[in-house]
Amino acid sequence: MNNDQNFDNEPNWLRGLNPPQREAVLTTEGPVLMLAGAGTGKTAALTARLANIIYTRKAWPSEILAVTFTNKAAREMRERIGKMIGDAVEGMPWLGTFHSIGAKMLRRHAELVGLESNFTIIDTSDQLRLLKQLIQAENLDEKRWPAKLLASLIDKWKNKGLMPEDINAGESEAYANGKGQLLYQIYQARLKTLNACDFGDLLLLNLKLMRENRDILEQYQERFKYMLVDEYQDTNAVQYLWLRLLAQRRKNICVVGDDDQSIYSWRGAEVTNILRFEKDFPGAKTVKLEQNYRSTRHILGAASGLINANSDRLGKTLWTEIDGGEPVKILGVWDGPEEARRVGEEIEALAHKGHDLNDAAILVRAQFQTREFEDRFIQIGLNYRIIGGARFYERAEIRDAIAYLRIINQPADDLAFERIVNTPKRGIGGKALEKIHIFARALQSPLYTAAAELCQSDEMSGKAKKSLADLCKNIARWRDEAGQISPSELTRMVMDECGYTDMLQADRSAESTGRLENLTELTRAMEDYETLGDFLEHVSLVMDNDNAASDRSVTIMTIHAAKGLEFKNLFLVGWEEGVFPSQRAMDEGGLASLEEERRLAYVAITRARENCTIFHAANRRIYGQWTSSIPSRFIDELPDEHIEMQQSNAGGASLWRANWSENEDPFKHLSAANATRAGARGPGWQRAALASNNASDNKSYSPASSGSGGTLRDSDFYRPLPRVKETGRSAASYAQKGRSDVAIGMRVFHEKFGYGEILEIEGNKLEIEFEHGGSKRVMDSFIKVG
DNA sequence: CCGCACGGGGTTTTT
DNA sequence: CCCCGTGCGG
Repeated sequence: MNNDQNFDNEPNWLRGLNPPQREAVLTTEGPVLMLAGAGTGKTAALTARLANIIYTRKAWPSEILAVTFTNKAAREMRERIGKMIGDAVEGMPWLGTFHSIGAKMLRRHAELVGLESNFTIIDTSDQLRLLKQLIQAENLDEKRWPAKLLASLIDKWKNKGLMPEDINAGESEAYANGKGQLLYQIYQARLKTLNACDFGDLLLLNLKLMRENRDILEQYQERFKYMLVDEYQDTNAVQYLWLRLLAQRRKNICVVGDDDQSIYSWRGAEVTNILRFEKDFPGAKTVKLEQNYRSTRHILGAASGLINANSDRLGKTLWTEIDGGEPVKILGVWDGPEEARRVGEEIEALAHKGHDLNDAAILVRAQFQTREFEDRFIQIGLNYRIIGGARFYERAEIRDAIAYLRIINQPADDLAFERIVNTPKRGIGGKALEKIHIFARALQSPLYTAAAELCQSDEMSGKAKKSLADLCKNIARWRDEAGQISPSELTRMVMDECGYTDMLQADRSAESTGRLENLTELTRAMEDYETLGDFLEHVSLVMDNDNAASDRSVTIMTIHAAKGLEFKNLFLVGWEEGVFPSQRAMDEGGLASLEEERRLAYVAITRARENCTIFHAANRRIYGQWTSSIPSRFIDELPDEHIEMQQSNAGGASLWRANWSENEDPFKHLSAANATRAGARGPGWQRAALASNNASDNKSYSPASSGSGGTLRDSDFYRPLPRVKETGRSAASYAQKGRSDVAIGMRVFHEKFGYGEILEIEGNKLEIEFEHGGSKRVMDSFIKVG
């Protein structure tokens, strides 16, 4: 089939696709590298490709392997294919994340890698707990050799596809004077006895399985007539090796990715996988998707100009037919709080003009930056949601409940046993647990089995003996029940009978109600699962919580979390040297890291559809320290024709620049002398740096002096300008009617600030003296009476 | 076993 | 600055 056919009579899965997309869809045979730039309709092409294969009967849905990185991506792909091929999508068992597919295969052949098929998948906190135990058992100083370090090394090794025996002396040296390999070995052995594996094992053991069992490998090579890999630039070595093994026979592998959006090298992703694809699979066809359907010319131009500064790119030229639009705005502000204030105002202005808050986002480099916005938005009553942070399944009460379910599901799960043995308190403390441990070691059995035996003996005394016996009997009984009743019923039963519900009900603290609600929510989530095993698999692997906020709200999240998303109005904040690009990244990884930071900046800008505003502050408080900052070099790298510098109320490079344009650039000679980079014009990073250095040489330069202007030469740097008052009289919150159930002197509760007393009431705004954190003005809708 | 005081450490994050 | 894990005293 050719691309220049007439489109009248074509199958519906090709409708609306441009020529390169069609090529990506129709080139079904042989290896294909699909280079899909940001917003170029990658998912559309992917789903069409699958539909094409299925409709033309090249393969059954069950003969296609389609892997993604995140559950979200997998879900989205499943949905979109479902729309094209209908119920046939139900027959796609091999569409999923690397880890879920890995787990599925591993359970089928668990015995070949020394596990039972109901093995537990432990998460990072369990992993850490386990490693700590092992480190202690080896008599190592945990201060000198933290479990975290070991965990990250083991992860790294697993990501590279290395088993303990593959660790050479040099690598091993990285932990406890060469004990790295030994501990890795012990860890793996321990996992095996726990009938458990960690995330890394889902792939590593799979690779081992395929390598050591030719017949099984061939069986899968045969089955997967077509393979599809999303976000290929994010694959790590073990994933690469696994894919290459599976693709070896049919070689119908299509990988999709964008080298410019590779932002996960720090967790083992290797861009080289995508860069060398054509070498790995000779005869591979490369298709580039370059037409962008998302952003305006200005946004695309700014992003393209920026990414051009990187080397080692496969090279794409994105273009768009979307006309018009505004340049990317650059706004310098005095400090962090002002940044939050300005963003808040901009968003309220948008809301006033009828923009949907759900279509606006603030992207930060690091999680700590979200705080400032959260504080501000609470104050002015702007709806927001923060993506990331504590996840549902990571909350203590949820983990407790799940630990009960785990020990019911899998008796060898010592980690789960340890977690629940004294939660709620039943008088089995350190001493008793110690006894159980010793007994288990002697018996060579799991803790639970040992405990069940031990409490029959006289080794244990009165109270502990009784409650341990009760617990063990209960677990056995619950295990019997698990076969009879639904997982959610079982959970309710367990939580009631073990005393957990009582414990929370007895707890009069502010959080206990929320905890009970969370448990109810957990049982609700479980209703979709038929067996306990299914549910636990879900919990371990599909732990994302898309709490779709019902209210329209602005999203605040990291750039990493925003990958793959798009927003009409986008605010990119904290574009300062040290924050973004991150100082730590550059210290650790040098130029390579700087380039990854730049790709991150590229990802950030390309999230915007229509409006993109970049903020940078002249001063920022980091870990309690005020530091003066200079604008990010990335600002400097944006092409002039696609940006617009805006005047700020106070401070920042934009102000400096505004002053120069009035007077004349005082650093013109510098930019002329240093015009080696294209970016040496514009806001002038080097010039800004100089200005800032001058400023920091002056010891009295600090935000503390911002109110008065300090002792700086105002004309050079800072001009006291009318500052927005902290009262939060923003358009959205001003002059609204207050609620009637509050009064001065009343004790109230606020989710963020805790308890406090009302000092003053002004419309719907309350001045509250909080028990911790002093007095604040908050919207009355955010407080609870009592 | 809980509560407090102290010290250390503090990118990005999915599975 | 602020959150955590640890260690000691009640």
